[in-house]
Amino acid sequence: MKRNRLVHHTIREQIATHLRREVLSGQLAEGEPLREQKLAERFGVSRGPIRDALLQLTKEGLLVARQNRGVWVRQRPHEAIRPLVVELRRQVESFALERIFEQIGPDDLLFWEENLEHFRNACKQGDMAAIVEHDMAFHRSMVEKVEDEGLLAIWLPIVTHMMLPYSRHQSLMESYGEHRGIVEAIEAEDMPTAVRRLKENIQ
Amino acid sequence: MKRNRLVHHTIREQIATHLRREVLSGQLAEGEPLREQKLAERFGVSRGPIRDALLQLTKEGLLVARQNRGVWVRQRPHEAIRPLVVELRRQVESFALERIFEQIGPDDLLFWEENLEHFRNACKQGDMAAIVEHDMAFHRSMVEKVEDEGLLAIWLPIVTHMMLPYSRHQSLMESYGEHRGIVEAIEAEDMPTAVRRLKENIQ
DNA sequence: ATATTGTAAATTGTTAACAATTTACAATAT
DNA sequence: ATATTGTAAATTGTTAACAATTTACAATAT
Repeated sequence: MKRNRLVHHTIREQIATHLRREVLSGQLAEGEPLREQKLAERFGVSRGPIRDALLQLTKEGLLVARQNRGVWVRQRPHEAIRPLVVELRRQVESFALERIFEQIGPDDLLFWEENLEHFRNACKQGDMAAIVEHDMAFHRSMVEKVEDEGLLAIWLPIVTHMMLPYSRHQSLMESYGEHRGIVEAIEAEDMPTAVRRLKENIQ
Repeated sequence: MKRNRLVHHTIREQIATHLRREVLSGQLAEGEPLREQKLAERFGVSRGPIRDALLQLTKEGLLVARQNRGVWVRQRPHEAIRPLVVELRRQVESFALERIFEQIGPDDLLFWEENLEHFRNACKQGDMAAIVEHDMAFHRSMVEKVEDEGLLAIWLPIVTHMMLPYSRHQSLMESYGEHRGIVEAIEAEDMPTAVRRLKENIQ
């Protein structure tokens, strides 16, 4: 079968991205089951890539699986866990930013400018799925630039945990301004300020 | 087809556990490719559960995948990352131990006693795969008891990262003694000492 | 000699059918 | 009434075949 794709992602990745958006934006409620056959019909594919995506999202800590019984949207995290996770994320991201600081080039600044623009538009339109996506993409871009392959695998479940109850977070336009402040400090080559603002943005 | 299984795990889980042992014990060298067909033949199963296991281990940060090209054992982590990861792991595990401390019961102590025994035997025989497994099982048991479903997903890539260059770690018998010291402090209901020893064990 | 193109082999990605397990619930026994 | 057993439906787990992509390398052009 010939498939005409503009974006070169596997079906698995597309499904995973789609479902991640739905969970993090609250379109899929906690405890809701995700049935393979139903998802396969909905996306018009076979169960194979659906299973792959569900396994992947389970490993990210977004879903919980029970053998032979299926997969559900995980329960809202306990509030008592949050300060720990905030602290972990601050450490990972400030470590990453300090480590990549010297290697930041025009390409990176361009990427961040575009990301800020997308973020601002998503805020304007109140598109929660897009807001979460661009917010994560901003932070992820810093972790991804660290040369160690494993840091992203460490970061992902941490930020996933924090993003789950996103709707109760700080005002979103605030977060946009905070991101802009970080990028401005980077452009001014002021690492301590950039790191301090990054830490303040994570709460 | 009727399958006669004593242990009720999926093939996927069995394959993942097997491969995890091989990577963490150093039997599979860094950079080594893992080909689906070869693994399928080796384990006598089809490629389906092999793919599942590889995807799972990739999400744990043990393997790296490139689209349409396959999966490899990830490169040794950068030394510069290690202090960060040590600190993250200390925070997660000490948080977990403090949080579960009051709920620890005879079942848990029994589990730890058995684990210590297994650990000691593995050390005696120099069985690196078993050593890593029982060491991880000891620490994992504490994180798993925390009621939040997501903490394990956060912990797993962190400890995986630390376990990768296990052969260069502290003397193994030392670690056995440290584990025993932790359990003894728990038995004496001395939380601060237990937490302090746990932190010292992670390095 | 070096770069480019074409092609078969190797490898991953996806599908559809079948197997095994779990769930829901009616039928039966206590 | 309650507990147990049996059975069909729903659901996940696994397999084998096919599709698409990448790799290796020979053939060709510069």
